[in-house]
Amino acid sequence: MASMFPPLYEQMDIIRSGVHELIPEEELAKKIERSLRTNTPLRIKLGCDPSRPDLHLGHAVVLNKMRQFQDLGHIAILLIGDFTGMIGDPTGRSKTRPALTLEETRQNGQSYIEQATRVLSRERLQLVYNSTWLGTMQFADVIGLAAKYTVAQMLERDDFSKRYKSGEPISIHEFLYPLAQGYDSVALQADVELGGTDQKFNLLVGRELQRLYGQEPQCILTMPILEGTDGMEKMSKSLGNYIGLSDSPREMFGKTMSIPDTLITRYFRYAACATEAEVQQMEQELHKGSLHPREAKVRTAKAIVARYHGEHAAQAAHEEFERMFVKKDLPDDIQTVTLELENPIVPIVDVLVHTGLSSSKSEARRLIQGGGVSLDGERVNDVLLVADFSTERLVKVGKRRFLKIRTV
RNA sequence: GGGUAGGUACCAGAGUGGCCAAAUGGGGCAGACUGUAAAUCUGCUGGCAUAUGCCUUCGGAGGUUCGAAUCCUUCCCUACCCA
Repeated sequence: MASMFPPLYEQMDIIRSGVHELIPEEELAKKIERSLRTNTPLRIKLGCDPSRPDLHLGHAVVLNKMRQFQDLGHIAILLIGDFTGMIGDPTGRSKTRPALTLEETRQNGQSYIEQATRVLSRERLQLVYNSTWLGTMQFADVIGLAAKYTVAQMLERDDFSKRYKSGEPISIHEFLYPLAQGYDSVALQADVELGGTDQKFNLLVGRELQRLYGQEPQCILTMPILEGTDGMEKMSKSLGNYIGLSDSPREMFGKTMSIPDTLITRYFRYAACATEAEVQQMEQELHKGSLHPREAKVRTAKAIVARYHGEHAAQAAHEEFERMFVKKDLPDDIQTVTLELENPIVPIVDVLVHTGLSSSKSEARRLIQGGGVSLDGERVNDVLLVADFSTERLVKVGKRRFLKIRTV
């Protein structure tokens, strides 16, 4: 009987593409061989943190890899770390994250899944929650788990040793996180675990624990961490340098256009999911100078938008972008806000605050003093300006915040 | 349990009785330039107030003083060393 899976070499080629590290490759080949022989799909694990349910292109890098496994016929196991989310992980010196209730983690898990399935197929997708097994452990079990690892082993992790050396605090329970995460692999009997390169240590702990619990160790596969739109830090919502999977086409396009040149091909490869050949071609053209960086970015931005919103939306986003920023026209769908006022003649500063364009009056004044506010296309120079809003007026703050304002 | 060094705005980090809403750097915001790139330059970066004015802020609480981020008491927190 013919196998339902593609042949080994083909699978390995696909799996290897774009990965940062695959440890160990031979073991994966063996697993795949066996999977072909026994016609059994591999179990691919990916852990998610439900305390941050907003997914962005950085998460998508790993999800894309997961999707490839699905397409090869394997099972994607999306692990929602609801138990760990309940405890709250105080990484570094950041204040202990507010511990979420089980209900909240479940809710976040749901929204996580919703977004993840923009990339993942719903077929061959399995959802699991680690509270299922971690929540029922006895303290003796926890100690038993902790006994399998040493402090020295824990300090091999880069951020632990750095913090240790520089005298920053490390809570004991932070040591338990890698163990808990590793134990998830034991509970799931994972064949492969995916993660960003920053997860390498944790993934390896899983591998080691599986071995200690008498299982065949999982292979680990790490994907590069995508830099945010600032080009410096890794993409993250809290740093505000992210492109969200649920961002509108316009936002996606615009944010992509604002990335530094050095990141273009990286985004093309990992965010736009271009093929290796396409990426190389772009690199060459950029190098030769036959392709202007801006055009390369447009190509990338269109590909990204098309991936999440379709070709049509990508085209529209591009056109809109050209109109707004090249021709300096207005966007075509400016939001209108209606203020309920007895007297439509009000200080501009108040309007900025009431509409949320500014968070305080002081800030509003600063914006005006800095020349960043305009009314119906004319720069506002006077902080004390009192304007008549009895007719609809267009307020612009900075380059991209527009609002039509009228009163009742 | 003992000792030492610390806890300052988004972050790092000065300041050790009034000139401190608090140096400097980073980040952020706005402006010029541009390709919503980089680099560069300029301004701003606690809140309120139509002026030099007021209010809140330097781990928490209390106190000394005309006046405290700065001095005292006490509590909390962190690291390091010793046990």
